[in-house]
Amino acid sequence: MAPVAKPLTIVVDFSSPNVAKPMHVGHIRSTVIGDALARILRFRGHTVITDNHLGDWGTQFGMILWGWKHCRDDAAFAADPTAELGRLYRLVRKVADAKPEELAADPEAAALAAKYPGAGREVLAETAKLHEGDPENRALWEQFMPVCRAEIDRLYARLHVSFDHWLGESFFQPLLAPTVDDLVGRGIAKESRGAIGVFLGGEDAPPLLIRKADGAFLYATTDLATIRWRLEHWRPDRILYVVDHRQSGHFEQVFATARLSGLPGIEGVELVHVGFGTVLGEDGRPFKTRAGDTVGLEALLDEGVERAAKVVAEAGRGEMDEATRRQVAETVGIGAIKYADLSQNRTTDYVFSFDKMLQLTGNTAAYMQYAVARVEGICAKGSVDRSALRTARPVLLAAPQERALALGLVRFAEVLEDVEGDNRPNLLTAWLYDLAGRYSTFYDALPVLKAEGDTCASRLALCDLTGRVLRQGLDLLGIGTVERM
RNA sequence: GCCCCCGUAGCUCAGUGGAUAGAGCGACGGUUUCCUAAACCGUAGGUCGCAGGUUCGAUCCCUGCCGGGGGUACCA
Repeated sequence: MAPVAKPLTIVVDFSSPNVAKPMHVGHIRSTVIGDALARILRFRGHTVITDNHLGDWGTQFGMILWGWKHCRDDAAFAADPTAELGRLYRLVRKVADAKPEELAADPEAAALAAKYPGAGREVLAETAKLHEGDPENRALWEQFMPVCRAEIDRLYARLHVSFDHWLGESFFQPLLAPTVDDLVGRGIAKESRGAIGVFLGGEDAPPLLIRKADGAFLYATTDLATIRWRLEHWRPDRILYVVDHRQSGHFEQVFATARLSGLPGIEGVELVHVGFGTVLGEDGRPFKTRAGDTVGLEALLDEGVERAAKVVAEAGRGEMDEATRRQVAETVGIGAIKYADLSQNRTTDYVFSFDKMLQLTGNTAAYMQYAVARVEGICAKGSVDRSALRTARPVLLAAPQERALALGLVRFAEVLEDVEGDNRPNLLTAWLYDLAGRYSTFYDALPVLKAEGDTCASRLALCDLTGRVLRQGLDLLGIGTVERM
């Protein structure tokens, strides 16, 4: 496939979880969509730089620091540091928010809230101290970070997602004050009610705040500093932000401010908020379990693999050894979860269904993986020399099923172009499903190995090509394939 | 109040300025002496929220309305 005529340098900013908060199903969208877009853009010939803009410097650390100082459990931290930090985060968030209905449901949080009525303010103060370089908070932060990283690294490894860079919020911390000073100095930002903001829509419209009254910096400050840094160091033509669509207003303001500030190199850069819909629960509200906690990402992956393992066992592939079965279950289980998200239109919210996400029949990754395995089966059974199939020779398209398959195959490049145009991986999943369907129809209707001479060779070539295209397409979605399943 | 998104089959969702609007699940009925039935073939089921407008043609574009969701100065 020919690469794009004019390769661009494209930064893809995705996943970006807040560390120290447990990762849940809501985090999967940015991670999976961003990874797929990065793979597709790279495959098309662009220079892609992926960056995980980790939320490692925000208010959640204020909560954990406060919790550490007021209600930590040393034994629990020693046994499972991740779990203890997660517990502190969830507990202190309730204490700091002090919402009556939440406190009513959690006696421990209620007791702490009663004991420390100023907790909300103190949490912010802890965050501010961290930002100001307080040695104690800084030391604790350095102690917490490896714990947090180990947790998310494990998930990325299972998802086969990797990044070129991990420039989190903390990395940009030294650039925040200069960014604010610069904007103020050039009259773009100004003081208002003790805070500093950029008034894009006049005095009446809410400004983009870049410094709080207490001196702490905000999300917007980091984003502006990050744009400046990326322009300087990477000179990109395009930056994609794969972030929940609820932040569209924020990005509008940030992008407008970046352009207003006339950063070197900003003119030619496309800044794109690749927004995606929220994952909802059965009740149509942002996803929560009945207990009030979201489903953990790791538990979801485990369940997906377990269900795949069950299907593998039932399929009765007697000749498959145990290690292979596990490998197949992992590839199919994880693939199902990724595909469930990727096949959704990125922009719309969707109702999360455990069963739907883990489904292995119908329009799922397993359907394509199965088609690939069937191709492999034919080639193995016929001891086919696949490279010999690829030398130029006419492919005969006598039967309608052969023609339909061939017509599907030739659209690959066009589909990838469309994906880039709209940053929508679901266009690729839809085409792959259609293609695999054409192959299934072909497979059922026409013999391959038992066909005569030229017809056999021609059909083998179709099988080989379809298998390779499906495998490539799935790979561009970050989904693996197996020889047998 | 203002801004943004959504409303398509029983459910969950695709899709398009042009032909009989699609899939999965669910329902019903078929297919395995034949290369993997995680598959294939078929049936039933939709006035594409409502009303106007633009157009030769609208489910798609525009306006209004109804319904749902989100955002809206010191969270990220």
